[in-house]
Amino acid sequence: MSSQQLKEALETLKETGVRITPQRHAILEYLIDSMSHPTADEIYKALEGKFPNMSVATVYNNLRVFKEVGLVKELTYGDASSRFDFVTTDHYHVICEKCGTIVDFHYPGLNEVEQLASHVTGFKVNQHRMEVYGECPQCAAKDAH
Amino acid sequence: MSSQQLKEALETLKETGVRITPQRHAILEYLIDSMSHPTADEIYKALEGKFPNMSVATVYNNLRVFKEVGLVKELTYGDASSRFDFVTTDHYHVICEKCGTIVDFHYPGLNEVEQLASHVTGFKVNQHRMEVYGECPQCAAKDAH
DNA sequence: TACACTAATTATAAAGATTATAAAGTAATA
DNA sequence: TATTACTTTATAATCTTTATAATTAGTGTA
Repeated sequence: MSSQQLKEALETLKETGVRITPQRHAILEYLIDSMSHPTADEIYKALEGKFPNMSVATVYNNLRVFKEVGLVKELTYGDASSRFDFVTTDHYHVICEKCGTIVDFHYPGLNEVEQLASHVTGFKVNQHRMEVYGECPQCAAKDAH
Repeated sequence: MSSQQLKEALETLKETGVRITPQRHAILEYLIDSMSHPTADEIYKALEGKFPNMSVATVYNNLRVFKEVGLVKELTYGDASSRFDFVTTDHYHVICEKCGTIVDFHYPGLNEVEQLASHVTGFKVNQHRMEVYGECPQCAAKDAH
């Protein structure tokens, strides 16, 4: 099933006229298979074995390309590096403020909010971002000691 | 009315045991009066006249303190600097993907989503973040040429 | 399959934002 | 007013991300 996602992603690249290089293939594959939300540097390190000469710039460049094509979303927080998420179905993230763990959860999509925002501000709305913050069960357990 | 907000903010600091220094006073005042979403550097530059010796670190330190106390929210994007928003009533932001303009809009608050997230993931939920992205009327007009 | 064209990668440096550190200063409290 | 702990300042360091130029490699076409 993840190979199916990869296939579709590569198809998207072809359709958009974006060249498929081994590096791009590997980055996409890693994003899909890892099932996590890695930073650019984590991706870089994970692929060092396969591509000993790959540059960090390549990772950043390609993540930007993937973002432009809509295959990937960037999750930004204040302090640390951005994290990157392969776009599948509509889902949102809960983030632990203590340890940084990110967990996915599904929700119908907030079209209402987009519509209201558009109506009130006159913006042509494209997308939205929504995240929930709190404390994960593990950290909560630790706190209770 | 903004002086009322300032008064309450200072009260919050007192209650939390956070010292009220002239720099903190000025940063809060600027955040409230400017009615915008300034970066740390913008705040720093805006207060240069009043505090010629103030360090950028002071601005960052205090914004962190204000965040911890809940007076301020940090808005982060991938590339550029974070922006800081004085917390008032529940409102959200629409952000222009072309020029970066940020416009506020009000919406009831997404408690449902928080509850669902908490229920599904077992997290103890504290807050959420939600932003809408699109194109502002000005940029849309330019595009139409 | 080989060629040509264009885009992508690499290596490196640079920029920019944020944090760490240590010394000096200052608010709060008794 | 003296003390103590917290803040500020000044500076340097760190870390993430982007820019640049030269080299390399995809992709479509003959």
